[in-house]
Amino acid sequence: MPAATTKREDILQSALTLFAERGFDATTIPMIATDAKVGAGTIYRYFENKEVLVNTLFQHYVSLFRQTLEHQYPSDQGIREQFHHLFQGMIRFTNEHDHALYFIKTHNASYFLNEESRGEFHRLLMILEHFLDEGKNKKQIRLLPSKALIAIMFGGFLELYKLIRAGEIEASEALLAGVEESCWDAVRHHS
Amino acid sequence: MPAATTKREDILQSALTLFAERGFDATTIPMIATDAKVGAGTIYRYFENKEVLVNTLFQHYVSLFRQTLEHQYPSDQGIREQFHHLFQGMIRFTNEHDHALYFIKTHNASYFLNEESRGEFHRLLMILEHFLDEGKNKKQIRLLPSKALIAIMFGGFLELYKLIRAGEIEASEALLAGVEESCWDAVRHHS
Amino acid sequence: MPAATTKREDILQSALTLFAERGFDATTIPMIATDAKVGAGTIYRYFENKEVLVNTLFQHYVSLFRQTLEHQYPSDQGIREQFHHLFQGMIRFTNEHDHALYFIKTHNASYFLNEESRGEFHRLLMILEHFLDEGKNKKQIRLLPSKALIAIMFGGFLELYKLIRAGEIEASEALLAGVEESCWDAVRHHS
Amino acid sequence: MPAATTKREDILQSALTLFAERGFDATTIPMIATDAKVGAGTIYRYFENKEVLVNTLFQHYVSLFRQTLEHQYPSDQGIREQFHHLFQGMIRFTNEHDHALYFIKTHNASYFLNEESRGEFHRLLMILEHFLDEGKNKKQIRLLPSKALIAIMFGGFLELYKLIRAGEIEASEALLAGVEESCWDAVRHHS
DNA sequence: CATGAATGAGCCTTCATTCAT
DNA sequence: AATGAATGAAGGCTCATTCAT
Repeated sequence: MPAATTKREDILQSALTLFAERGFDATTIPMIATDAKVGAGTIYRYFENKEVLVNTLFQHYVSLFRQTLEHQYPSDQGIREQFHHLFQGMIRFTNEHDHALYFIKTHNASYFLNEESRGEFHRLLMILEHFLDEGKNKKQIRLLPSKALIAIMFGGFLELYKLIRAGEIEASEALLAGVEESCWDAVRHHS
Repeated sequence: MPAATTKREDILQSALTLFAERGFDATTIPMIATDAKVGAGTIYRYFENKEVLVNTLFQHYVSLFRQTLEHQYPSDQGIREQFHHLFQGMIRFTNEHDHALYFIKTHNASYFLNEESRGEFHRLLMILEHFLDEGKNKKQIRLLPSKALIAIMFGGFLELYKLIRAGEIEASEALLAGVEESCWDAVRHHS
Repeated sequence: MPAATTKREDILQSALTLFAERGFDATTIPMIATDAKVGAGTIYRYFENKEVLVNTLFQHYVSLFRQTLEHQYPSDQGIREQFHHLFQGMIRFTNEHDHALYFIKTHNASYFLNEESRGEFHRLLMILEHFLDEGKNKKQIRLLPSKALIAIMFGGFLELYKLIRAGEIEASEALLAGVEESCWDAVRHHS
Repeated sequence: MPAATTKREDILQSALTLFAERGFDATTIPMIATDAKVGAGTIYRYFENKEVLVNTLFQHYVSLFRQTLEHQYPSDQGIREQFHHLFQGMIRFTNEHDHALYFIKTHNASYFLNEESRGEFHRLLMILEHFLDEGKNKKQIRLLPSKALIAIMFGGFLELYKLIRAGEIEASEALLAGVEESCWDAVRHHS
């Protein structure tokens, strides 16, 4: 017994998967429709056009990711604990929303994103930048540009996750803990 | 007196730039033709179709990158020196072939790559894997899956380079040295 | 207490207005439904499809117009009185059914009209032809093909009415009398 | 041996015929392509889109018609001679460009016409208005709004021509002379 | 009966690819 | 060999029509 607007969810889910796997340009509306088991025209009942669909998707997941990172953020604890919180956030978010983070990563600089999407993404970066800047002030994070450090964290984790998704390596607790440690070492200040 | 097949080179060069900047799907044959200053039909004298063109391009640069990494590889030196060699290779390659590494990174998992392209890319990964496996044996590299470590190195450097290309940060010597150090710390074994 | 099939009337009324203002092809079923304040599906309870709807509408108003012209037709009076009757009929009909005559005029040669619609329109022309043929016999109407004269009357009046509807000129008594006189002069026999 | 850009002409010719017969909205690009014996895509080599095509067509024929009316205009002669000149212009233009005048008449108030098209059409009306206003000043034309008189002339002639085109009546010299006389009587001042 | 969500045929348009020159 | 005009398959999108509620 499908809930009221299952179709909208189905469309978003199919679009997310396909955009993540093939990219926006290589994903056609008929592909999404087929995958979501709806007629092509139905997509236009829920989204004005293909660009509105990506932007909706993008904003939704960026916002959700940001909330995940912000939720119970341990501001009063040490930098390492904060890093752990962020890293766990990435993992949790990725586990809950399979293709979302990869989609965000591969589409965050795309020509079709509107102001709101860019703004939402910017807000996400702000959280990470703020964390890093604080850490740099306390000499606990390397004195590299925040964006470069974010790139390393993000890039590393996502390339890793791509491998996990492809089934090439397994996502054990130990592995994830190890990768967190690795990323932390990449980012932290070494005396 | 232009070399016999300057046109082929021109086409490849234009395709590289455009694929890197806009992506394969958003780049049209007429765009490439215009940029290369040849007729659209001419492209089909040198490449059977658009997919053959990307695959040719991809294989060419992946191979070149691999050769860059292999060239004068300091097998007889310490692990840190080897890492430095690899990292410098990335930088040198990127400096010599402006868009190539970014193109490789953004297209290495694409639906249109054929077996040979995937194979070539795999061969590239092998070099890095070999380096890491050796290091792990010697307890000088973290005991994480090589592919995960590669992902971190690759991902980090390339996300960084994206920022450099976008003009958001400057590619100073110090920055690159700092990033190398950061990546090394991500990868090396900590006692 | 609304009559049994108010909805059918509402639909026809909305369709008339929209077809007259935008034309058949540029008018969508949802537009008609919205204007008539019914669901889109409801239209299909009363009309098999869009073409049946136009044809119904066309036949209805052509028939009504014919009846208006025939009503109290002064067969026993002079040709000028008969002309006046016809001209007044056009005016009266147009006043009572705002968009109807314009709709008839702009759609009477359309590809989507069926045999019955064409027949009904033909019957309308017959009245005018009969009037003209009589007049020609009595040497009171020009010896031009009836259809040509009809075209002049019809064409002139309707182009005029278009201007009135567009608000470019005002529909004063004097103007209408003047136009009637003009049309009459176009049609009558000049010794 | 087709001239350099026969295709452009073919497309315009086919579009003119189809727009006149079915109207802009009911005419599809594939229809035009089939009629012009070109591929659908070819139309877009010559016209940016369907709207540009109609506007090009509209401006071309309105301009041509205006030139026909202006050519050797007998300003120095009497009002009746001027009327004759204009009427002959309509006939000549219609004979030379079969569907053009009907196309102009049925599309001159359409939503898809751009400023330039509207301007061109306005210029055409100016000629006729100027003729009528002069005549009214000299008490040789009825004191009805110029636009109403134009409507009568235009409307009458075109409805007539529609019949001729449909083969329902024949376009003999005598007929045309008679219709001209009829229109003139509709328009001229009767003392 | 009435509704409007859902559908898919078909439209406009783009672009990879062909081929006459 | 090189070109670019021509093509038509395919994509995004609209809307007449259906049908479950």
